[in-house]
Amino acid sequence: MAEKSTRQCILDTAEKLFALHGYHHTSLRKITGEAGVNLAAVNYHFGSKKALLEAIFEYHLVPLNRIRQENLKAVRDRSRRLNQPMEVADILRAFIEPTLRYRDSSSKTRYFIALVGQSMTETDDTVRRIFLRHLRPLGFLLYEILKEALPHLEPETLYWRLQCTVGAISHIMRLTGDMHITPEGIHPSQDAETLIEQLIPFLTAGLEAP
Amino acid sequence: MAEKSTRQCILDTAEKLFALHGYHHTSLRKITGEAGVNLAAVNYHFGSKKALLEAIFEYHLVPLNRIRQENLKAVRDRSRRLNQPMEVADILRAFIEPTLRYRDSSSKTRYFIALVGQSMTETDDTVRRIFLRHLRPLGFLLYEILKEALPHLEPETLYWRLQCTVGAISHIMRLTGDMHITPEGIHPSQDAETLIEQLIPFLTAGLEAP
DNA sequence: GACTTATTCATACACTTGTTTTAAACACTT
DNA sequence: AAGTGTTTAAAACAAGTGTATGAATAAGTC
Repeated sequence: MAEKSTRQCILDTAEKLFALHGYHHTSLRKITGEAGVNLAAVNYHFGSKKALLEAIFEYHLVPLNRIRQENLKAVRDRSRRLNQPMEVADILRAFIEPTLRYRDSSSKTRYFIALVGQSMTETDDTVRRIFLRHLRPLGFLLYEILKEALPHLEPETLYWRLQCTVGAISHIMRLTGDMHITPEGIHPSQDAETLIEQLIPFLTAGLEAP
Repeated sequence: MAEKSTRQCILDTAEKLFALHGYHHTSLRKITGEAGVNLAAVNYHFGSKKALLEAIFEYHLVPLNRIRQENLKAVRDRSRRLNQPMEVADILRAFIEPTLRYRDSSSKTRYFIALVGQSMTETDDTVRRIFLRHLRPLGFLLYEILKEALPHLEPETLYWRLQCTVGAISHIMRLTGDMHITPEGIHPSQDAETLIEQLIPFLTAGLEAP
């Protein structure tokens, strides 16, 4: 980490270690040690450990969420323009595709997406609050659009199916490369295309189930 | 916590706090404070904080896993005896039903099931290792039985669909009562019957998707 | 009763955490 | 050359952590 700025060194190392071991199990001394910078540099550049985490989320999630939101609205607008019902698979793709494509765009973003997947299920408030602040509007939009695409579903049924969907997606996002329970002889590929083509049929069928 | 033994007081309070705030964000002082026992009691009765967690898992998961395993094998045996293909919904029910029924059997078990749901996604090794030691055999059995029920699926496809299933189930198990993202006006009921009847159609359709 | 064992208690220990402070260098612009 | 923002160094801070100790008390047994 010699060429990049100190600030960027910290960001890169932090998001990697946060994703690998979680926010709370990653001390500032580990981050600054691996980044090769001084311990005080974090508080100088970011103010606090929490602010460092917020900066990481801000950096990746603002542009990514804009894309996901635009994609979702594009699906809805197109359906209204053509006066055709929305396809659940299109809605899911609008949400999932940018996420996993972004994940595959570099080794750094891969760590970040794993971090996002973890944040949803964090037991501690610090991480979850930051995460929810960024994702709540998008979650509501997804719910509204799915409600429009599946008007025959009871609100409660849609709610639980969306919860299942969120659980499945976040679980896939968490898998950074270390398979926890892999049956013998199976070495599943993890590239974005594979995951997208596996996720969407599963979730579409689940959401559209009778 | 006056009538119960000190050991049981610690167990009850610990599994509640572990489920609410996570293993690492729950200090022994918080546990013993809320349980109304002395700090040293944990190390006296269990040896260490880690051993306390192991005792909690042992206490609940050994009997619960035996039931789930018996149910799974019963579905397979019945299919072989009648020479009929297995129904995916029956397999899922054999796994999910005991879990959520156990969850609803008391306020204590509800906390424990939430704790199990968290453990799968814990960033720290301590918790995940203990969890996996108990669940790995059951996971393999579930995979083998699903492979038998869905012989036309590519092994990789089955693997990813099982991952989605695990993600969805664990996410539902994590919800103890505080809904993170609840759309306005929706107050979904969380009793075992509702959850079972919501989960199984969703997951069956996903696993059987074309 | 006395004696032994099991349990509870207050306290101290060693350690890690995030954060702050001091000082001294370095890089850069005007 | 002066000044400004950055970086490093070393040290200390208060707070919190799991664990260990030894004395005090309770429970059980002969």
